[in-house]
Amino acid sequence: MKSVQEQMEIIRRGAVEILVEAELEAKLQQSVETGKPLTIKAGFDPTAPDLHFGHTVLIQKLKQFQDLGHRVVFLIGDFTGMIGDPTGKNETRKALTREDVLQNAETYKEQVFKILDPVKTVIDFNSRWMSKMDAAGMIELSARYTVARMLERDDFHKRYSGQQPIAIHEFMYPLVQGYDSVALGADVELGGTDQKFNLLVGRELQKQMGQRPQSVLMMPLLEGLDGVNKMSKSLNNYIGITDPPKEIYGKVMSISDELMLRYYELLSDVDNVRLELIIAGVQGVAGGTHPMESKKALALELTARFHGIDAAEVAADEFVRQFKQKELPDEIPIFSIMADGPIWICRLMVEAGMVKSNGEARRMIKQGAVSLKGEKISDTDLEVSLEKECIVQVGKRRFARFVAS
RNA sequence: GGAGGGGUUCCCGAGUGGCCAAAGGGAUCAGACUGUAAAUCUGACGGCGUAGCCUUCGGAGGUUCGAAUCCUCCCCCCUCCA
Repeated sequence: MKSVQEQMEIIRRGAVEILVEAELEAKLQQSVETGKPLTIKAGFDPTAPDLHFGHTVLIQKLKQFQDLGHRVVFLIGDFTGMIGDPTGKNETRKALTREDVLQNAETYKEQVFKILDPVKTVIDFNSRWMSKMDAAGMIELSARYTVARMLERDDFHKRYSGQQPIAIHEFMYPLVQGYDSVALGADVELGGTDQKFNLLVGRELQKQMGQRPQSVLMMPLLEGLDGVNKMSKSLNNYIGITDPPKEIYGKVMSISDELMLRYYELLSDVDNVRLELIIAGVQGVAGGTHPMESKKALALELTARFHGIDAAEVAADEFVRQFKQKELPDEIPIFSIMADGPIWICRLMVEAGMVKSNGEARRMIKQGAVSLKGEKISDTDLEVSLEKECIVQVGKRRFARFVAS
């Protein structure tokens, strides 16, 4: 087992805040001395998981704890899911059936076990203890926290002072999440920065029920491909963990150097020593790793994580051929065109969906972005005869192969 | 219920009767440069087989030779007061 200092160094990487660091160190110290691992908890929504890299930041941190020899509990909040975390969006969340929950749990496992060790990970459901709690238990639990403190939570506070309704049951969400920590005897709970309040309720409840309060570790929201906004589906700046290998590899290669460092910090298994070399490389310090090599390594690592090393290497080769040596990629979409004579080049491009309109096609040609059979073209009125197949390229990454039919 | 301010092309945002397919910025795309990036520079950015025509400025009508701009009604958003 690693020393407390070594462990802390790994744990601190990428974390926004740790409450309270000294406490956590003491726990680690004890763990080192007794050889008893700490229990690390992280809660997840039971709604249909369609994870992108942003979600894996937390899972990656769990992985680090796991590698350090601690006990990771992946808690699916199927009971809390019935409440719905009060976001103030006044959307009533529909209750999930037992089947839904189990099926989502399966999908979680499938995706999450690409990172976590399936053998070492404990998957639990908070309905296991919550569904057994009776009304008296609920009342007892709610007696542990005051309305005033509840209203400290930012969104509750805003809604209250803004005269927006807050249903009583919404107060149960933080309480139940906190109680989960009691039920699990959690030593550490991980969460996003937006979870701070809920995580702290866990500490409070544990303290009141005679447990040593959990340490709380908050991870940041991952920036999306644009490097500015948080990664999200709706902004279309995400890398999905079910994206095909080429896609993942290409997307990682397209990020800026700065963002690359962030992704290294939060997503990669690369250790802190190598990370320093990579940072040095980006800063242009002698002896650092060349940024391009670093980026390739990251793209390979992350692609391999979800598709295996073989598929990742194929994606890497393809990438080099297409962009560095400017060769054609292996797979080019093929379009068969009914043709009884020459066809206008712009029409071909539109047909293949390479451009949105004839006008755009003309523009691309004028800008020298279009090549036909490897030759740049400049004539917007060009007629192409499809006697043999011909390949059209627009810009760097749009290809189409046309065949007469 | 009362008073006021708005809705413009993907987004923000200028535009108060012709010079408006509509400034400027962002995003995007392309070209150059490079390390595949970033930054920078250049260009494009409603549609049409395109020096002309067609469709767009919340919606529907109207005034006018001519409307994003003026009038009428309607829809939606925001602010202040009660």
